[in-house]
Amino acid sequence: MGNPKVDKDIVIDKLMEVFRSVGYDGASLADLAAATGLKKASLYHRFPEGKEAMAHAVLDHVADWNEKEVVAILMSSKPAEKRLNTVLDSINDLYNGGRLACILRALSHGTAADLFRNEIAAIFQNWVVAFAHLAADFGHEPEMAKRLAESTLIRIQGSLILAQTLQQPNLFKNALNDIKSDFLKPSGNK
Amino acid sequence: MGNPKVDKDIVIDKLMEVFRSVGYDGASLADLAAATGLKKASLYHRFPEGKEAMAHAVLDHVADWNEKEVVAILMSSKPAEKRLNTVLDSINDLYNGGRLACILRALSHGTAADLFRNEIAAIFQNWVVAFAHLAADFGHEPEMAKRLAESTLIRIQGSLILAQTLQQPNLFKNALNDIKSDFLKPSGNK
DNA sequence: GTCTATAGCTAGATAGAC
DNA sequence: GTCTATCTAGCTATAGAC
Repeated sequence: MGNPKVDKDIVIDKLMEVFRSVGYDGASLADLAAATGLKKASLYHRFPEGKEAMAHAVLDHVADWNEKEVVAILMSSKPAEKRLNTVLDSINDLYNGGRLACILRALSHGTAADLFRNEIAAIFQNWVVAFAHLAADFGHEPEMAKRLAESTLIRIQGSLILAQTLQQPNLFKNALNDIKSDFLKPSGNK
Repeated sequence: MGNPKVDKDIVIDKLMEVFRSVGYDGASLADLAAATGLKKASLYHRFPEGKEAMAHAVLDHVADWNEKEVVAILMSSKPAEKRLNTVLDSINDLYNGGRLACILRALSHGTAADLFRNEIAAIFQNWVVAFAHLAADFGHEPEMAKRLAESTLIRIQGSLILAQTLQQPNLFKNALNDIKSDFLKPSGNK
């Protein structure tokens, strides 16, 4: 296939940056071209289906990251507490300590909502399954483990919104700590 | 001022519907005109500053609703538990049991992020103050009361995202229940 | 595979009749 | 205060040279 991956990952990374900061509808082809350093026509050469395909490529990349950095770790055989800490650290890095928006949320609105809902839902569901698995290893009952996993995603998404709107990144850090203590707690409440 | 409020509230309500379902960047003047039943030129007659002014009007309306239905109730002298239940019911209605997106979040992204951040942040902060007041009345220490109030907003925002993406409104209902038990709990954890 | 140039359209916003 | 008609700028997308 010639030399197909020269800087493909960099391009996807730059596309992601734009989508995540201004959303799908807010991202113009001119923005995307400027961010990648490519001209519009070159972007269309790589993504013949246009902007929609660019967002799909970004989501595929996110799904891969998710499998490697979250699901695989949470499902591994290391000690439960170590798994939790490793993943929460990754998540903290991913969002730069609460300063960066979530790409999944950015692609959940406006025109994008209908286009990408299924892909995004699949990623969320993988997180829930993986975190529920971890919660079970911490000794939580199945039903409670699932609630705890859902609550984890809820806290991450909600705290990112507040952290960015109020420009208080600590709200995100606090949420990560709350998540940790929820998992460590003996069970019986959420 | 003649007859200035013929259907002004209805217009604002329709504008809000559009912004909340497709976001600020996703909402075209054509969409807004169609939803209100007015032509574009008529919208500009009412909002000479254009789309931005329409969103500001919507936010003002939201701020008013917030003062009446949330802040005033939470600050009243009724029993704490009754105040909590009343407000959570209002919030549940507002979002139609988790089926509707939050207008504040819809206006927090893309181009809109910079335009409306201060107004939205002010509304969030009012919620935090009011819920912290309630938490104090439930016997929580000041520091914990504030954390609990922040956690309340986080749970609402986060659960709305998940509820809509996964199309499971129950995730929102569960979050409201979790909020309730957090307030009722003796304190010591969040 | 990248570029310049441009087509075709829709966006936000106005002019001016009624 | 509402309308039809229209302007200009920006949008997504394509053609075709290199």
